[in-house]
Amino acid sequence: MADKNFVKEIADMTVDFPQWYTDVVLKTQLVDYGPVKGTMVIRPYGYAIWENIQKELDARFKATGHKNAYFPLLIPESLLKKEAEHVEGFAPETAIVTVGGKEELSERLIVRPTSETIFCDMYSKWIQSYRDLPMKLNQWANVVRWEKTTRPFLRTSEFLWQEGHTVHATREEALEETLLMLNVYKEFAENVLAIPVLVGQKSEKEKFAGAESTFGMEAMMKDGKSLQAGTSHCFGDKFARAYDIQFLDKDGTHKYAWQTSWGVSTRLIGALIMAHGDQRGLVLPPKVAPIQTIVLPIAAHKTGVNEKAQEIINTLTNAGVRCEGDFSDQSAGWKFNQWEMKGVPLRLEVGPRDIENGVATLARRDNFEKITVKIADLDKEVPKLLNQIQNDMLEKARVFRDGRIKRADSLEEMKKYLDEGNFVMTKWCGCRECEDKVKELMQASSRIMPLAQTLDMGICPICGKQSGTTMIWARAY
RNA sequence: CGAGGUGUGGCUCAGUUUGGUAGAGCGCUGCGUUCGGGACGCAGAGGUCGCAGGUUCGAAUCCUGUCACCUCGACCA
Repeated sequence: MADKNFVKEIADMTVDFPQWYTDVVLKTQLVDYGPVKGTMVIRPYGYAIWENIQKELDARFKATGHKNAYFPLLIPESLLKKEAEHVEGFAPETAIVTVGGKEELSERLIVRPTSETIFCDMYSKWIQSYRDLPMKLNQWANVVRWEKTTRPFLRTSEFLWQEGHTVHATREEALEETLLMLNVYKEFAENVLAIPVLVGQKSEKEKFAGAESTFGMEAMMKDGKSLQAGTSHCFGDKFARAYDIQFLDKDGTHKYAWQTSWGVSTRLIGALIMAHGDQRGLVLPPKVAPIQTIVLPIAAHKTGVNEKAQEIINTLTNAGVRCEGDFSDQSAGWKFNQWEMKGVPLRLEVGPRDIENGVATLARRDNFEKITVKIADLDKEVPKLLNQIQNDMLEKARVFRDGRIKRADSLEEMKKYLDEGNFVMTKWCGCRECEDKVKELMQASSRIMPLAQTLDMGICPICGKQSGTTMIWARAY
């Protein structure tokens, strides 16, 4: 249960933001720590958010021609080792099964850190002809990565995600798919999560192990740090060559296939919390909020109050609103704070005074505005308000973010802006040494090269070389 | 893996310097009064003080070891 000390503890969120974050995920009962270090138990309230995310994403995947499938949890070690860069990238963080049924296994089994290898293994069997292409599959699954340090949702040893794996006949088609899914993610992040994102290509240093190119979306958190919220990779034909995925093309020759993969994880819930949360706790956008409207009877002991509250709940439920009532015997003030902490977008109060006037009082979580609405109009007004909140939250986040993207032309400027909690945009020469230098000098990393590049030339503030490439830098989670 | 820190009731912590029968607030249970921004009264339940050794007449407190967790780095969705 929440306790009233919580609000005081996070009074200054610029200072205690990471602490505020861990407090809020635990105290709002999104998650609890699991018995194995670095794992989390996702509680019903947290899981309901994930279910809403799944529903929205799945609809978008289907609309772009993808189908869901499920592949095994365990991967033979030999299979993982076929693509050299891939195994090198993931080997340090794999969990390995060595015993089954009390017998030492002849081959060790990797608990999947990602499923490229096992998808590729099957694709090499399934794909014979150009008529089999494109093959566009997605799976919802858990994966395990033995991370050194963990934080609920943002980095856990085990996490839930979706991973799409597609196979195409040409490089162009694969690249097109990579960018299509990047844009699906962007649209989803903005319209469903109300989080504006920057999309673009990752540097060589930051790209996925085994990919030809990696694209990502970056979201700004309330402390000005960046969170990689999703990635989309183009593999070229690298995995096809490693796993022998060939098809007989129209011209009668065997060709290697071209592949992509893309994924987002339960980290998105962390993004929601850190992008929208405030001193009172969570602020959830209506489209993913498990409860969109919480109905609170005021002075519930008076006759007719509970009945009216229940009547309103039924009305709203029929109007398609995810709606619940809190009929517990806590005081009204306690409930206000409790449900605000849990991030419910809209609170509906109904008390004797309201009933007398035929109205209900609504309070918005995002801006604390109070609105009086006729009970007869609730079925129309509440959905309209939820929609308004959704839009306002995106706009608010966008204004916040846009105000914190700074153009820098020198190392001093870069450091200054990063220290102040900004994203920094610079020209960048493209070399690894400059990235390493930024990391060393200001603990920041290259995030993405925006898709929409301005064509003007400028100097890389790190090494002074002329360049036309724009890079976004930030401190990152 | 490096540097710090913390382990005492469900939660947040005090008590450890100076050893002497286990404390507070919140939460929880019951009854009553309350109820439009974290209500109040009365009565209760709940802890072998992370674990294992050691010192001592006596250890939450001192010593040794060990485990777990947190924060910050390095590494990563």
